[in-house]
Parts: sequence; structure tokens; C-alpha cells
Amino acid sequence: MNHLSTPVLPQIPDIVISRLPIYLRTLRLLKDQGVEVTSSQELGELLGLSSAQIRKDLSHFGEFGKQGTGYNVAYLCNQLEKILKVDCVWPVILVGAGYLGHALASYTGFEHRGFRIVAVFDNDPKKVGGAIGSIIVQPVEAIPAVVRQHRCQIAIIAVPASAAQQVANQLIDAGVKSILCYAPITLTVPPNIRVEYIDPVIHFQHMTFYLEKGCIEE
Amino acid sequence: MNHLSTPVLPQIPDIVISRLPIYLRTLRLLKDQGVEVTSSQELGELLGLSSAQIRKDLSHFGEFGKQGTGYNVAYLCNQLEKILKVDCVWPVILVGAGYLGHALASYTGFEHRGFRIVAVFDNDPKKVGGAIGSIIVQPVEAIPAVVRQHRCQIAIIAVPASAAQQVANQLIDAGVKSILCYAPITLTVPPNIRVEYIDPVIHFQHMTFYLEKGCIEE
DNA sequence: GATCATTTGTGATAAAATGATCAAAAATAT
DNA sequence: ATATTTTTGATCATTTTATCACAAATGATC
Repeated sequence: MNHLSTPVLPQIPDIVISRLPIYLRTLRLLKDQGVEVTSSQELGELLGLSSAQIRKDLSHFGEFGKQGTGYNVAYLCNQLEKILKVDCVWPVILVGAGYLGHALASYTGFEHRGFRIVAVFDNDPKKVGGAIGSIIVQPVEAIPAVVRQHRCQIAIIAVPASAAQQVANQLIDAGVKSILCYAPITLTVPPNIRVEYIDPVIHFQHMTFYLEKGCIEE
Repeated sequence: MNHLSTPVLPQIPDIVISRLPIYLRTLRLLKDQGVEVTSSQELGELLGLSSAQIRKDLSHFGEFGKQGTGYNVAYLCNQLEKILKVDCVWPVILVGAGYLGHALASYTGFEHRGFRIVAVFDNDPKKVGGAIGSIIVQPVEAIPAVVRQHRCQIAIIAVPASAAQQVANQLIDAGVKSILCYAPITLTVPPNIRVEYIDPVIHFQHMTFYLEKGCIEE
């Protein structure tokens, strides 16, 4: 192998990617407020970040600003949406029709940010066939067909921790590539599958480290 | 000021703190499975982290393991719970009694991990007075009294983005020190207030960067 | 049109986090 | 008893991330 022939493609740090959606969220807010131009400094103040950080993050993808002026809000929104590939609507499936599943399936804020829950699954026969808004809850056995039909790459797991790993396996078998897991458990998945987690207790326990101890009991 | 007199207290990196709850979550799982001893390597494999990382993180707080053996699961759980101050139950208040608020208030998984939702608030008169499990929804005006009564330092915001900043202000005025915000917005708060955020769309948009584009429309 | 105040994008620098290595200790096998 | 294996905690090296600082560009002001 000739190392000279290996192309050095500029690998963008994941930590940079993880900040882009935050930038986009705030830029959309500014846009909705009618703000036409902003600066890395203003954005930084809104987000609690340094202006240099924001400029450097954006510089990985191109030059979006104008010296002396700043950034055109609508243009930068558009560019970030393209970079993140959310200039479209992605189909998402949801497993788990408990309270949390209901809350997620009923949430109207996904669509305009690039996502739509297209199907809900549960293994409880009492829940299957029930409706959440316009979506009918299906049995988990229907997952593969629905994933294929919608070419769905993203799934949400909103089942109890005890069932989460098995559900994850079924989703991966069906072809899902990314999972957002609300179950308080770390999933074991192949390296090509991306999992992100939402567990409020993790955040609480992070907070309490910095708080003065103030307990009810125990 | 004499700089020699300034004690160099070992400041523990926040990124280390943020991993401890993950360790604890998995250790509790092992404990529940009857596992008595584990190693940094086993834990690392379960969590997708290097063993060195786990050992170094723990070394900030003391020596919890035994060479050649590893870590006693129950003991390490106990120590982590002390470090994170979750060897007790913290009162938490919740603002927002929509679908999400319902899901959070009904969730039974908080208590054994150190947290209890003690009150729910909403500004919608149609929701005030209603019951979620054993908790009666109160008007937001009652926040200060309840915070004082329970010495509550932690709050959850589960209201629409448009109301979140105002709710945050009310919570901070009432004495809350840490906020878990489910509204898709970055809050502006004084430097002594800690805010953490949960927004599934941020995770989705992070995922799509790495996926092959596959859209429904737009 | 010259001057001044802003603001970007970036190379250089500093700081932080991670990973590799290893002696010492403990348990197990021989 | 001795050798072997395992595993920690510490140190050192490397990589990654964040910050600094400034030339160049832009628009506003005089």
C-alpha cells in the first residue's frame, strides 16, 4: 500500500457535528423573530459559547459569513439544514405506546424540524389497534415490513429497560441504522449502528453533584 | 492577595462527572443481576468505553478497586451514589401538564434512582385541579410556596418553547437551582443556575449527518 | 474618499482529554 | 511454595479540543 495515495479527507470532529443542531435551533428562532442578520458573538451569547468556537465550527463546512456584517440568518439556516440533511422530512418509527410513546407520537414539533413519526409499535395486545392521533398502534412483528416500506433508518425506543435490548435487536434486524433510546440502559449494538440516549435521571444525577445536599429521606 | 495561600483544590472535570451516572446505571444493573464483582474492562465493554477511561475517572475520587480482582459492584454503587449525592431522594417539581408532563409524572423509575416528583404545575385553568396519579396539578402561582416547603432545588420544564423562558424565570425567582428543560430552546439564566436540555430533535439531527439521505418529501 | 468600528476565517498556541505503559498487588494455577 | 495471570492506579505520551490573536474585508460615519 502506498501511503502517498491515501487521500486525507478532512474528518470533521463529532463534537462539532453535535453542536450544529443547537446552532440551527437558535437560528430558526431568530429567523422566526424576524432577525435577518446575526454574528458569531450574538449567537455565542445566546448559547453560552465563545464566538470563536462558533466561527471555527462553521469553518469546517465553508464560509457562510461576511466580514464586518456577520451571518445572514436565513442563509445560514439553509446551509446548516443541508449539512445536517434535514432539508427534508425523515420517517421515524416509534416502539412503545406507553405514556412516553403517546407524548412523542402526539408531539407536533417534529415535522417542521425534519422528522415525522410514521408508525407506532407495541407488543401489548391491549394497545395494538388503538389510535394515537391518526396513527394506529401495530404489533412489533410488523416492524420489518414498515421499515422496508418507508425506507426508515431512524427509530425511537420508548419501552421499559427490560425490553429495550430485544427491541433494539429487532430494529437492527429490520434495517434501522440509528436509534434514540429512552430506556435507561446502554444498548449493545454493532459498530455501524448509532445509538443516542435520553434519560432524565442521568441529568438529575449530574446536577446533584453540584448541589448542596437536600434530601427527603433515606 | 497572597497566591501562595490559595489552596489548589483538585477541580474535577465536568466531563468526568457526566460519566458517573452512566457508570452507576450500569453497575446497578449488574448488581440487580446478582453480579458481585466487575472490572474496568467488563464495564468498559458494556459501555463502549476504554477501561483506562473508567479507572482514571474513578481515581479522581479515591481507590475503589482491588488489584487482580476488580471492583465490588455493591460497594462501588454505594460510593458513586455518595459522590453524586443520590444516596437519598431529591424532591423535583414539574412545570407543564401536557402529554410529556403526564408521562414524566407517571413514570415510576425516578424514585429508586434518587428523585421524586413532588408537585406538578400548569397555567391552563382546565388542567389545574386535575390529578396525575396522586398528584394534583397546581397553578404556576403556587410554585414559590411549594419550592420553599420542599426546599426543592430541581425543576423540570415541560411547557412549549414559547413559555419556557418565562417559566424558567419564575422557577429561578422561587429559588430553584437546576433546571431540566424539555422545551426546544436555549434558556438565558444567571451563571449560578445549571440548565440541562433534552430535545430529541437535536439527537435526530445529529444522526442524520451520518445517514445516507432518505427523505419523504420537501 | 478617508477613517473608524465590526466581524469573519484561520494559523498558532494552550488546555484538556484520552490512550498506552507499567510496577505493584492480588488471586489462581501448578 | 512458586509461577502465572489478572487487574488496579499512576505516569507519561499522544491526540483532540478550545482559545487566542490578527490580517483582511465590510459597512458606517464624517
